[in-house]
Amino acid sequence: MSVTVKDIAKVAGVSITTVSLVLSGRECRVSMKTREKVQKIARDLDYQPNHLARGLVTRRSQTIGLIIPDISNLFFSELAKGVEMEAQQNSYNVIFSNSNEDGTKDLKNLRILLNKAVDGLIIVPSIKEHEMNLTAEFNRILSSHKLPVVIVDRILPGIECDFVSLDNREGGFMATKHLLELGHQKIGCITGPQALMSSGMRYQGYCDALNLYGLPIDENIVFNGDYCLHSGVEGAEILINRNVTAVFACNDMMACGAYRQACIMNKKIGSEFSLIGFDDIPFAEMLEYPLTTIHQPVYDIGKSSCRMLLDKLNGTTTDIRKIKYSPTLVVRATTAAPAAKEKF
Amino acid sequence: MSVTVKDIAKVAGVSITTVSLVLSGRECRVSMKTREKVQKIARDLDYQPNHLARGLVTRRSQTIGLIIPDISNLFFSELAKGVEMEAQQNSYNVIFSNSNEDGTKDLKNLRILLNKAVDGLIIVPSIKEHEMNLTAEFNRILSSHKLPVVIVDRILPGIECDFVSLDNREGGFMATKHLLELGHQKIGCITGPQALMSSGMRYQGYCDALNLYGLPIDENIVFNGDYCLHSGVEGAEILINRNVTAVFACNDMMACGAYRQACIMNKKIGSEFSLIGFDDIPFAEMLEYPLTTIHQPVYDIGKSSCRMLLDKLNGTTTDIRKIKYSPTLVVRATTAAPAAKEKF
DNA sequence: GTGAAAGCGCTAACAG
DNA sequence: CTGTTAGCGCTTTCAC
Repeated sequence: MSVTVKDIAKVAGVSITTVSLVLSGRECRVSMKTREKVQKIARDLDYQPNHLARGLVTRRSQTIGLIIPDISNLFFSELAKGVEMEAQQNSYNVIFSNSNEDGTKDLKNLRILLNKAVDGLIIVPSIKEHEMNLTAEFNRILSSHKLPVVIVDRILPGIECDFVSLDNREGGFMATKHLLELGHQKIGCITGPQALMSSGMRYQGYCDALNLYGLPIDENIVFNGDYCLHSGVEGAEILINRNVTAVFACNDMMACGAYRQACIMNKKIGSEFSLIGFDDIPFAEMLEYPLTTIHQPVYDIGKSSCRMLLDKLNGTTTDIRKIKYSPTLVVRATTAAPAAKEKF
Repeated sequence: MSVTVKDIAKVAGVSITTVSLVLSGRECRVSMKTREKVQKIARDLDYQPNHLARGLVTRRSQTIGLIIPDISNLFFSELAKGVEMEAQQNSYNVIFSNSNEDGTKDLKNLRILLNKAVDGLIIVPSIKEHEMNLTAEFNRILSSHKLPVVIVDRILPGIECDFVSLDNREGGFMATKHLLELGHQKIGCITGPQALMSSGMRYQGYCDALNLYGLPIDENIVFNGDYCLHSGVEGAEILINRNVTAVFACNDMMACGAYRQACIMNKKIGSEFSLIGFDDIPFAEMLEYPLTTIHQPVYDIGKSSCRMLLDKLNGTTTDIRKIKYSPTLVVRATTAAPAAKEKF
C-alpha cells in the first residue's frame, strides 16, 4: 500500500489538513517552515497523491476523453497525438475510445467516459447526419452533464459547443487555383463520395476557383470517385481520354491511382499531365515524382482542440468558438505548366 | 448532480447496500423482487455509477494504461487499436501516453498512470537498452506496485513480466526462403540500422535461410541501410550492379526505394528483379506492382497484449508468459522466378 | 497558522 | 434476504 496524506501528517506531526494544503500547492496559510517540512517528508516517502480520491471530492479527474472513429486511421492518430501532447503538457491524461464509425458506440463511449468523470471531451462523431435519434440522445446526455466538449472535423447538428475543422472548400480552391496559375485550362476533378461533407466541400472549392478564372464547370471532366485507389485509376483513364491537362483528385489515395493510370497511358507526370491530391499522406512523398498536394495541419488541429478544451476547464473563456483551419499547398513534382498546345 | 445509490435506495425504500449489491451485478443474496424493483428505478432515474468512488474502495479503476513511443506511427496506432478494442469488449478503458522515444518520459508517464490507479499497464518502452539507470528506476517503480504489466515489441532488460513481440528472425527467414524457393541464388539484403534489435533479427533470418540452402553469406551483396527510403535507393543501385536477381529489404520503406531504383535502372520488377519487403505498410499495395512483403499481425499483437493483461487482472493466470508472433508472407507482384541465365 | 470533522459515492464486512 | 457501519484518500468548511 502506498503512502497517504495521513502517513505524512503522522510523521510530520501536523494535521492532515495542513499536509493537504501544502501538497495541493495552494499558496496561502501554512508557514514556510511547516510547508518545507511537509514537502521534504513527502519527497522522502515518495508520496504520490491518489487521483481517484482527489477526483471524488474535487470532481476533477485531470482526464479528458477522446472519442474517435478509428485510431489506426492516420488522420485520427495524428489528431490524437496532438491532443495528447497538449494534454500532457498541462498535466492532463487522455482516455481514448474507438467507435468504429458506429454511431451507437459513440453513445456508449460517451456514457462510460462521463461515468469515469472525465473533465471534458473531444469528439470526432461517428454518428451520421441522418441518424436523428442518435444525435438527439447524444445531445441530451451532453447537455445534462454541463462538461465542456469540443467537436472536431465532423458536424453534429444541433449541438452548441466548440468546433474545430479544416476548411476543405478553401483546400479545393487552393488546389485548383494552383493548377490554373500554372496555365491549365482543362482541369479534371475526381471527387470523393457524394455523401461526405469534406468531399463536397473540396469539390465546391474546385468550382470556386474555376469561376474565379471565368471558366465553366464541365461535368464531362468531373468524375465521381469514392476516395479509394481504384476510382483514381478509373477517373484518370476517362479524364485523360477527354484531354484534360491536369487533374485535381480529392484525396491522395485517388491521386495515387490517377498517377498510376497516367503512367500506364504513357503520360509524363508533370510535364504532360499535372496532378494534385489532398491530405498529404506520408506516401505522397514517396512516389517517384513526389505528389503535389494539399496538406492538412492535423496535429495542430488536435493540439488546438485540446487547447480550447483546457481553456474552458481553466475558466479562461466560456465563449463557444468555431475554428476553421486552412490547409496549405505543398508543391512537389506532379504539377507543372502544361505543354504548349501548338507543339502538336 | 447525478443520481447516486443513495437516491435509489430512498426511492426504492431499501438500504444502500441492497442497491449496491444489485447494481454491481453480484448474483447472490437479495430477492428477485427487490432486485427488479431496484433495477427498474435505476433505469428510470438513469443511474450511472461513479467509477471514481467505486475505484476508491475496490482499488480497481477498470482502466489500463498504454505507454507508447508515438501514436502517430502506424505500427503503434494499429497496436493501440487492438489494445483498445479488446479492452472495450471487456469494459475497460485505456489511457494512453506518448513518450516520444524519450526514456525519461516513460518514467514520468509511468508514475502518473500509477497515480491514476490504472489496473494494469501495456508498455512499448522508449528507454534504450544502454540507459541503465532509467531501466533500473523503471524496474523499481514497477515492482513497488505489484500491478500487472505487459511489455510489447521492445526488450527492457531485467524486467520480469509478460512480453509480446514479433518473430523478426522468422520473418527474415520467410522472406529469404520465398526468394530461394522461386529459384533465386544471388539474393541481396538491405538491412535496417545496426543498433535496432528488430533489424538485426531480420538479417539473421536472411542468413538462416541462405544457410539452410547451403549458400554462403556474401557481404558484398549485403547493404547496411537505415530503414529510410533513400537507403533503399542506394542499396538497390549497388546490389543490382553486383548482379543480384532478388533483394530482401528489411522494411517496406526501403523496399519502395529499391523499387524505384530498379525502375530507373530499367529492370522489370518481378520478372527481371524480385523484391520483397517487411512490415506490409498500406502503401505496399498501392504500387503499380504491389509489393510482396512480410506482414506483421500488429492488431493481433495489440489485442493479445491486452488479453494477457486482462487474464492477469481476472486472476485467470499468474504465469509470466512470453509470446512471439509469427509474421506471414504476403505474395504480391514484385517476386517471381528469375529469368533463366542461359537466356544471355 | 493550524486542526477537527464532515463527506465525495461507493463497497464490504458484519450483524440481524 | 436485508440493513448498519465503517471506511477508501482526499479536500474543504468552520472553528480555534
